[in-house]
Amino acid sequence: MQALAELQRFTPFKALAGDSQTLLAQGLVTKQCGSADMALHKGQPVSGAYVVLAGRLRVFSLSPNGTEATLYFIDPGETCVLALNCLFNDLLYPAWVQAETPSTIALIPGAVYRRLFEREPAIQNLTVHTLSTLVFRLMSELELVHSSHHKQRLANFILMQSASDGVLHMTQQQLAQHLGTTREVVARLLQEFVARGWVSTRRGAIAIKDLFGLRELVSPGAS
Amino acid sequence: MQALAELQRFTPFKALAGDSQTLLAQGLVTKQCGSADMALHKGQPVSGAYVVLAGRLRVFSLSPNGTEATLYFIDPGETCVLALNCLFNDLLYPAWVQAETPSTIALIPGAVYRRLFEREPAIQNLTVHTLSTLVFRLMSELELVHSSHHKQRLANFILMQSASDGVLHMTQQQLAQHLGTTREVVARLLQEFVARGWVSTRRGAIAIKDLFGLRELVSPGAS
DNA sequence: GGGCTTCAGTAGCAAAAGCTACACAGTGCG
DNA sequence: CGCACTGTGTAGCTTTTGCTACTGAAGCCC
Repeated sequence: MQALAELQRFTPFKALAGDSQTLLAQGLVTKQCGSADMALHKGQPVSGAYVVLAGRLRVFSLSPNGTEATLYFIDPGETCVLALNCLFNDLLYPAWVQAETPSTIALIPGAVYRRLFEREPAIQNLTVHTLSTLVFRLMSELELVHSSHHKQRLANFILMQSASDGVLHMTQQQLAQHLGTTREVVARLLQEFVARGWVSTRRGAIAIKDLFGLRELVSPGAS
Repeated sequence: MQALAELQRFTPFKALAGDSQTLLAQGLVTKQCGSADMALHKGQPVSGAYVVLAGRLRVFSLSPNGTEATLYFIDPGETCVLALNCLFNDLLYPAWVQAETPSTIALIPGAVYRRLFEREPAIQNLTVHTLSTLVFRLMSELELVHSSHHKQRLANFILMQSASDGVLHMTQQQLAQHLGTTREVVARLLQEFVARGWVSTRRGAIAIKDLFGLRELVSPGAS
């Protein structure tokens, strides 16, 4: 099957025993998401484990007043841990998931995943490791949120998310949404960054000019 | 052994196979913490899994500018998940842990815990479940932080942490630390709550007078 | 009771963030 | 070219939060 072959490009699924492979193949479904499609809604019951095969998903929370904030991204080969979480605890999904770019997602039904978990050490490790990673990301995010101003968070976001050429292709509106703030705040802060010669802005993108200036702002003294 | 007996009061450790019991008994260490003692420092390497036997631990993060914020609490029978997390990923501990009340902690060495994890389904489930719970708590906390003002967070904290008689025994300074803000802000907000007849304040404690008023503030319209 | 420490209540000011509003630049299209 | 649409740069104002400082009240020890 096509989907199974795709899935087996990624480590933990390569090493499964023969009958586990069959089990996996039986229930596997793939799902295509166009850019900006919602993959999962908040409050939706979770039917299985999600593994991203291609593209990129964005997990974010949406507050009553309309501001959203990105929690983290899921890249190919990674699984959506929140879904795992819900799977093992019978919870409703606690956030929103949207495709950043057109994406392909493999969906392993809950029952199948649980059986795999019982018998395959590789899946056990994958599960624990994935959960751990998420915990770590959330901790970092949480620490970041209440230990720093928007100024620092913006600098950090630019540093972390810019492509290897130091350019971040994103409108200020999107940037504001990722940080859970408004466009004006982003514009004001960027204006200051530009004045200091740290970045340059143009329509739809931001280019880093002084990496160390930004770094110094994010973690002062850590040179 | 005393410590083992203590540990076995809690579910997953009751159901272990005989040889697992022996394994567990070999490496088990207990640790006493007085009130406000630090159980774990940030950046400290983690030597094993922590299970709280008695008392209560507080996990919090500390930002460069000195403000701290409570991430969550660990009650008897629960394990410190962050420690588990570090254990499986060889990470340094990412936060601080302090005893809220005098506490007893059982420490299961890393190697022992990993072997238990491999062979005991009960421990596997415990691990996954504990991690999941933490993920959920962190998600909620993160959502709360950036979707609501201090006013709402304070109301929420009072509702969640007050004893069954509706009284929260805590100074305003401590309250401010839990929320990652300052005493003045807490005092100002409480003043407003008092004016609306929602709570009454006295030295070292806050008493809830109008549960529904507070609830309405936390989640408007949810009656 | 007197003196000390801790906690609570207030005030005033400065910084940060959010909201509304508008002018202008860039892009695409007929 | 003119037009519409989207993204950016500003401005002014309000609310929230943070910081400094002082006063008074509650509890504790001698």
